[in-house]
Amino acid sequence: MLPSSLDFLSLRSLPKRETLFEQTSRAIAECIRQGRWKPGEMLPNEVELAAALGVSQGTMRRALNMLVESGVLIRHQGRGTFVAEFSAHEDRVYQRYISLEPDDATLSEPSPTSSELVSFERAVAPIDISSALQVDATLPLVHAVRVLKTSTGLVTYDELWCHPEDFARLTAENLAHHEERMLYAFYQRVCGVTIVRSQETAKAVLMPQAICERYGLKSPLPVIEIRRISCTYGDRPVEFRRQLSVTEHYHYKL
Amino acid sequence: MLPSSLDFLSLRSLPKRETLFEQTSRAIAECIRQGRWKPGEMLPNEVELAAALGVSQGTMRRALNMLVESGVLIRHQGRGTFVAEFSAHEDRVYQRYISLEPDDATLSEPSPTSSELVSFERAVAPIDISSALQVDATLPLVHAVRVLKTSTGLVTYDELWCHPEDFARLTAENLAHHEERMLYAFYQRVCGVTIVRSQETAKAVLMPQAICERYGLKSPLPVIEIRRISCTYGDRPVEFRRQLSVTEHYHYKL
DNA sequence: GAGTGGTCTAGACCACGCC
DNA sequence: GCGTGGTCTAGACCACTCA
Repeated sequence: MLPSSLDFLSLRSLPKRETLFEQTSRAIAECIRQGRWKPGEMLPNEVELAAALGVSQGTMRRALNMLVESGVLIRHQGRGTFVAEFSAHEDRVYQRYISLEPDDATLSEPSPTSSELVSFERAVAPIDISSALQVDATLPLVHAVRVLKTSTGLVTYDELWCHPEDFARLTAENLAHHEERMLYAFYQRVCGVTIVRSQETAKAVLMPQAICERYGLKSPLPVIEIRRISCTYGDRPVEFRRQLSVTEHYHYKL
Repeated sequence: MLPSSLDFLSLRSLPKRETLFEQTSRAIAECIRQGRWKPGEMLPNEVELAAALGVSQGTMRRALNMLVESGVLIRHQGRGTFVAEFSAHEDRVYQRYISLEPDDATLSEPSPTSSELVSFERAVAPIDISSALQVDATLPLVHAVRVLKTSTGLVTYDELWCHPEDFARLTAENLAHHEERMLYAFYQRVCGVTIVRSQETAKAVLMPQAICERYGLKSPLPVIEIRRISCTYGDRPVEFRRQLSVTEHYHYKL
C-alpha cells in the first residue's frame, strides 16, 4: 500500500530565503510539472509526504493548501489529495472562465450552446501574439476560430493561437467534436497540457462588420473583447485566446 | 498599556456548527461593525485576543487572517493588527476597483483624471436599484452623476445611488471637492461608511446618444457598463454604482 | 531590547468517504 | 472500522518595527 519510493523529493536543490512551506510547495509543484503525479492522480497522504521531505505535517499541510489556492491540487476530506484536472475544478475555474450569465435569471441554465469550428490552420501570428507566447515570430502557430451560439443566435466569436509543439495532437476533427464543456479539459485529455493560470484583459469594441453580416447580427453591435494568455506549469504561456461576446442578453460576473 | 477590558468579546451568542476559528472571526468582525475598533485603529495583540475569547493563539491567528483576506484587517509584522481603511488597501482593493489601465504601457501612470460632478439630488430610484439596496421603493435615495476625464477626453460616466441615512453627510460640495483618489476612502472619512465587499457585473453597450453629443464623443461608441453593489459590515448593501467606461485607449485587467 | 506578527513543530481529536 | 483531510492546541523560535 505504501508508494514504492518518494526519494525523488528533495528540498535543498531549490533557492534559499524562501520559507520552509514555500520550498515544500515548490518541491511538490515541481514533481507535478515533471509528471511524477498526473492530473487526476492521488498524492500520498500528508504524513507520508511530510516524512519524505522531513517537515512537520503542519508545514506540509500549508504547502499543499497553497497549491489548492493556485488551482494545482484538489483536496477532499476523507478521500485524499489529487492533482487537479479541469473537470474537477467545479468551483474556482468554472467560475473563472464561464462567467457569462443570462440577464434573465429565470433562465436558470447557462443556456445550452452549440459550438461550430469555423477555421483551423497553421499560420504565423501577429507579432504581439507571438511575443506574448514567447515564441519566434516566424514560427507558424496553431490558429483556430470557433463560434458559440444559443437559441438567440451567435453569442461568442472565439479565436485561439497556441504552441504547435505542445498542441501537436490538436486537429480540426477533435477540436470540432470534443465533448468537454471547457476547452481546457479537452486540452488536458488530448494534448496533455494543463492550464494552471490565466491573465485576462477586457474592453468594449464594435463587432467587425464582416462577422455581423455573416451571422445576421445587427450593426453597430457593441461586444466585450476578452484577451487571455494561459500558462501551464512553471508559468509558461501556451495559449492566446481572443473572445468577442455579444452581451445583449448576457453579462459577465466579476 | 493593557486595554481596559475585552469583556465585550464573546463567542457563545453566535450560531453554532461553525468552526471555532469562524466563530472567532465573526466575533472580531462584529466588534468592528459596532465601532469598538475603528478604521485605522490597532487591535490588541494575538495573545490577548486569544485569551479574551478562550481560544489558542493559532486559532485566533487563523481568524484574523480570514479577516485580512476579506479586506477587513491589515497586519504588519512587528507593528500590529489594524482595522483597514481604504487608504491602506494599496494591494487588494486598489487592484479590485481601479482596474482600468491604458493600452499603451509606456504611459506608466494610470493617467491623472479630473472628475466633475454633473448632478446631485434625492430621487426615487428605479425598482431594480431600490430592491438591490433593500430599501422601500418609494424612499428617495441619494443620486449623483460624475464624469471622469483625461487628456484624451471623457473616460467614465459614473452614476451612484445610495442610502440617504448612511450617507446623510454626503453633499454636492464635499463630493465635488474630495481629495481621495477613491470614492470609498471618501465615504469612510466623511460618512463613516466602510465598504468591505462588492459584487460587479459587466456588459458592452453603446454610449447613449445624449452623452456622446454633450461630451463630443464619436458615435456609435462601444463602452463597458459595470454595475456594482457594495456592502458594508454584515453584508448590508449600501451603494449602487453604474459606470460607463470608454475603452478605446484603455482596458480592464481581470 | 521589548513587543509584534510569522513560522514551525508535535500531537490530540474530529468529520467525512468508503469498504 | 479504517484512512483521509480538517481543526485545535501549546509552545518554541525567528524576523521585523520602533523607541
